Amino acid sequence: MVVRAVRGMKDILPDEAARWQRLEHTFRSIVERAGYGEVRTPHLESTELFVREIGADTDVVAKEMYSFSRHDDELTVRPEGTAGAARAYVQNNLAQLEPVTRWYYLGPMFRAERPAKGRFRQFHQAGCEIYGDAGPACDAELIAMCTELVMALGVRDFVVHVNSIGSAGTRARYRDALRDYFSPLAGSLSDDSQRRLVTNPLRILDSKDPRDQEASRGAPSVSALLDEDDAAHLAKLRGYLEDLGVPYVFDPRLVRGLDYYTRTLFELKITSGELGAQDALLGGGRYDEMIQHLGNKKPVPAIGFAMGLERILAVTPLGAPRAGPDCFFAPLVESAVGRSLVLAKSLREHGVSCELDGRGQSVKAMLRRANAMKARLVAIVGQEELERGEVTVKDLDRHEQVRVPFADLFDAVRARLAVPRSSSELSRDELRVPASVP
RNA sequence: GUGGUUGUAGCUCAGUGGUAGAGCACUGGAUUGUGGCUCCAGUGGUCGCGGGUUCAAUUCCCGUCAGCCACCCCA
Repeated sequence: MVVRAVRGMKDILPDEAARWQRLEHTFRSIVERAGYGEVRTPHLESTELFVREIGADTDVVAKEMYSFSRHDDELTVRPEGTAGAARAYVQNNLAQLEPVTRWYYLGPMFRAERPAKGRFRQFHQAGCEIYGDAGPACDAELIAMCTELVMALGVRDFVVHVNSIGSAGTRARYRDALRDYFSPLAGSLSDDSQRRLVTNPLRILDSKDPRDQEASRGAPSVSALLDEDDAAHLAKLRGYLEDLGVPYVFDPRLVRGLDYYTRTLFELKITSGELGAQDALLGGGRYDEMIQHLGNKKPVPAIGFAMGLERILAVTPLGAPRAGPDCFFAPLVESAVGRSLVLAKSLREHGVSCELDGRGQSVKAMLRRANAMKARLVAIVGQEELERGEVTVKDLDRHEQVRVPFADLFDAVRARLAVPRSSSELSRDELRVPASVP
């Protein structure tokens, strides 16, 4: 093997792609039902977009972006979806067209991190954004929809963490407060956190190092520093979540790695341990200042989330390998191949999925293959059938076969397909898919 | 980026300083045109790659690449 896929990126073969399709279909149907329309933005953006909106000091921008120069352009393959969608919102003047915009997106993202369990260099996110509604009702609605999504995908062991980080002013005050609190304790912090004390003291709260956790015990809570409006927003959000019956924990230590967040932050974490250290299935928050920061004439509040599809697929029972064809054509002699091609084409035009093996194998080999690919029926055309203008239709589930004239093939196939498979033929995976999955 | 760990058949893995094996999968046969079970046989490997030690390296040593895991951070 001379050329391999690059590190941290992988091929998704058809059986696995079938699981992706089900996941994507479930996601689309749930978010479209809630009023979101799909937006497709370029995978390549100006490097400046991410540097300005995500923040030059964040890990994502400082060390994880795939960036390059092309002539006079500085370009970056998108590491996340929110910045590009917001850029598209501003560039296309959406604020002038409608008061509230609900978008969703789905696709690959790229970060040059060291791969680990649940972490890849090309990974996929599906996310939603709401522009133009500053109220806590849409925060609650969005969070509720996130739980609905993962429930529909069969995930049960999760907990929703919610926090508020306040507006930009609050965050600055909180940062100072944390510096004041941790500075005298600096000697007992981990090396990483001593560095964080300078760069981003909020992150110390989130550290897994026991020394940092011990030191964080008495740290000031952001709640005390929230201004009146921030606090009211949070209180209303919590009230709505209770009205909706969405279980969540208020987690004042929840911090997210992107600079653009304001007020509401949330994260949905898996609790089963299946994802190792990468327990965040989905994360999001409000970013009320980004749209104006991008140059929009007027400020537009916004909120959104992104879900990691690889991580969902790692914990969802969504099994369902690719279905086999309705009818497998087995021409037994070369002179029957042409006729089989014509019959198969005709069945397909009537909506019957067909596969044809023209390699000239033995009947046994063809039946074995039809069985292995879980075909329901086999249409056999051998010398005898050809001479009489007939085709043998064998039902692999019921061990029965009939011989019919060419012209009657569709009726015979339709009649057979109308009879359900015997229940023992249903795969366990299909039975495990939750009822809410389409 | 740091640390740990593993690379032998398509997959899961044995194994030995004297150039390799099992199970599953695949192909064929037992059944002159009938699958799933069973039995038999066969195809398939530069033992990740490069260098070193040695009469001889898949085995020992070094490097490198890749996978996995943890840290940092995140989906």
